Amino acid sequence: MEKPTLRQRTHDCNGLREEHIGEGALLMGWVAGIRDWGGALFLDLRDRYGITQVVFDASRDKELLDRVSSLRSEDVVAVTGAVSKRLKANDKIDTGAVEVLAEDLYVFSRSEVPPFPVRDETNAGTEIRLKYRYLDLRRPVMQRTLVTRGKIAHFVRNILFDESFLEIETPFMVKYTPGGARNFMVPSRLQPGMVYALAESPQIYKQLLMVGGYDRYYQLAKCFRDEDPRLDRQLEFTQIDLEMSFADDEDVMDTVERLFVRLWQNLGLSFTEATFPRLTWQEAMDRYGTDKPDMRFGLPHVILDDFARGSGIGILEDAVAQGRMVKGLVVPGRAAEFSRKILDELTATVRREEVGPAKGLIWLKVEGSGELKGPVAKLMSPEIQTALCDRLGMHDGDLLFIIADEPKITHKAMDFLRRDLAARLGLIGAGMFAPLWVVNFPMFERSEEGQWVSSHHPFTHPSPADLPLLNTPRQGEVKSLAYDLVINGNEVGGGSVRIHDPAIQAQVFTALGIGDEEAERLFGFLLEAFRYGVPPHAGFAAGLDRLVMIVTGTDSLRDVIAFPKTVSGTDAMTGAPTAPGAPQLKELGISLAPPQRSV
RNA sequence: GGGGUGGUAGUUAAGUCGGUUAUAACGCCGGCCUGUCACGCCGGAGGCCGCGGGUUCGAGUCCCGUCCACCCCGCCA
Repeated sequence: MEKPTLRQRTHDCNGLREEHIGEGALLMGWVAGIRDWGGALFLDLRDRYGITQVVFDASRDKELLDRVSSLRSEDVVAVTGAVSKRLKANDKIDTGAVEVLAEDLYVFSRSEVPPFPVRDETNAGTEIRLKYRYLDLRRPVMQRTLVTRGKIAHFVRNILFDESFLEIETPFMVKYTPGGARNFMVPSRLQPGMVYALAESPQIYKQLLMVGGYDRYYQLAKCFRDEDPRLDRQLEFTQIDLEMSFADDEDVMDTVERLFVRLWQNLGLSFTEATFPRLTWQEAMDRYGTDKPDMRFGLPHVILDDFARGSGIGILEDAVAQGRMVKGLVVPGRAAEFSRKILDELTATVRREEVGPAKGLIWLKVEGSGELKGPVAKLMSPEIQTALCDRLGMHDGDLLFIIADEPKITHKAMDFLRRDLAARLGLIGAGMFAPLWVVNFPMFERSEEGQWVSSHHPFTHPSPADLPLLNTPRQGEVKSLAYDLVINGNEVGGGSVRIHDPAIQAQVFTALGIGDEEAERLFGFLLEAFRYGVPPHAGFAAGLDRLVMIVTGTDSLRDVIAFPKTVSGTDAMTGAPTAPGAPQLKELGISLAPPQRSV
């Protein structure tokens, strides 16, 4: 047959159904598999839409059967034939009721033997998958993920367009500013010895767009941060970035909430709550030990400092006396499922470096009406035992865990314990999406050197009620008009009201130890812009990659990005980064340290 | 920057106390087979055991170094 083109293709590989029986079809795709029976041969033809079975029959065309028997996996072919009802349907594929009785075949290209099978069930390691990424991307599960990613991007654009947002691109190559994430640098040829930074976010540009009068801006913005990659972090990632003028925190949260509810609807999903619940940062820390709690299950923490004080348990009384924090967590009704072995395992877990490390884990089982069992129970009088049960509303069969440690460690270890227990007890239902706004974040935190630094960024508006505390000894108590959106324990995005009053901005810079001169040098252009009529504004940015992870239930960020980098920042397929040659360096006016590895 | 796990056939893994020809599954190649769909059956090929050094009569195995991948802490969203 002559080389066919797309115009002649009648269906994709998921297009044929019983209604097409008797019609002719011309399909194109990859050979996903061949089952050769000698007298007959079954060929699975695959494209990104699905799989269709093509049958070659010796009794119909022996010459064609001979030709097709030379085909191998991943060859690219076109096939013509008659759509026919299968003798026995295959309900695993959408086209399983029909097959194509082949009449002719055209081979577009041949494939070498692939290094791993192009199937969902591959157990190929990360390295080989990234090296042959184009084959990995051909796997249906990867294609489904990227299709979902494409849909999300499309829906977000549609929804924001409907809400009068305008998509505007901002530069990748920007002015280098210290602080926050480490920047990638791009040497300038035209300005020898000078560098651009790759934008870690469009933050300043989107605020300048507000000054420019574009009162509702958004962008699916690529961001670059030179920090160590993780399972859920890459050097390059994409943000759904937006900013609104004349808007306060409630306006932004309303808008973002509508965006997410509509996005979920478009994806055929739904949230556990019609309106997104809110917690203050302090409530989140007290009840869950983290600023991004997973709300798909309960098991809240209870602060037990007051109980610890008179508990009769020496280690708890000492802990409180030394300013440590005592937290409890009740597992209702399922104490019997926790053997001594499991409890010992949990104790070992909270002692691990990356979990706490907590000094220990106290557990108490409730038996009967208010009687406690456990290693420290005998230290508590019956009255205190009953009081504790009453206080926590515990009954027969409940299990209580207690950790007493430095506040930071108590929070961290109890957060881990809560999530571990939820998984252990099977409390997390499939297909659940539990949203949460966390609000009222601290404005500042202490750096390692003891300096005050912004929790969010220096343009975040302090809570108006806390303004008098700026540049006072109580500065650490200042909260900000910042908000984070959390879904299933993942920080999906965050934003804040921005400062548009130069006087407040000056106070915040002072609070951060940034002098007038330094502020002028770093952000002078922004401060100048604000002198020409700046609307009050506020915004939000969501991590698109993480959003796709949550929606598709993927556990690695690499699996929602077409061409991700390895954990050491290399591209396994292209070999980037590479060492430049001397002529390139000379042109750029820079010199480099010798590479630490061969390239 | 720190800690951990791993690297053996194309892929995924096993390999005991240091000992003869390094094993399996899938894939690949050849043969048989007309209703399979992870087809089946028979046969076969395929190895710098990551790399470099060391210990030893002898190293996939023990030691040192190094590179790569992955996971975690720091950092960061």
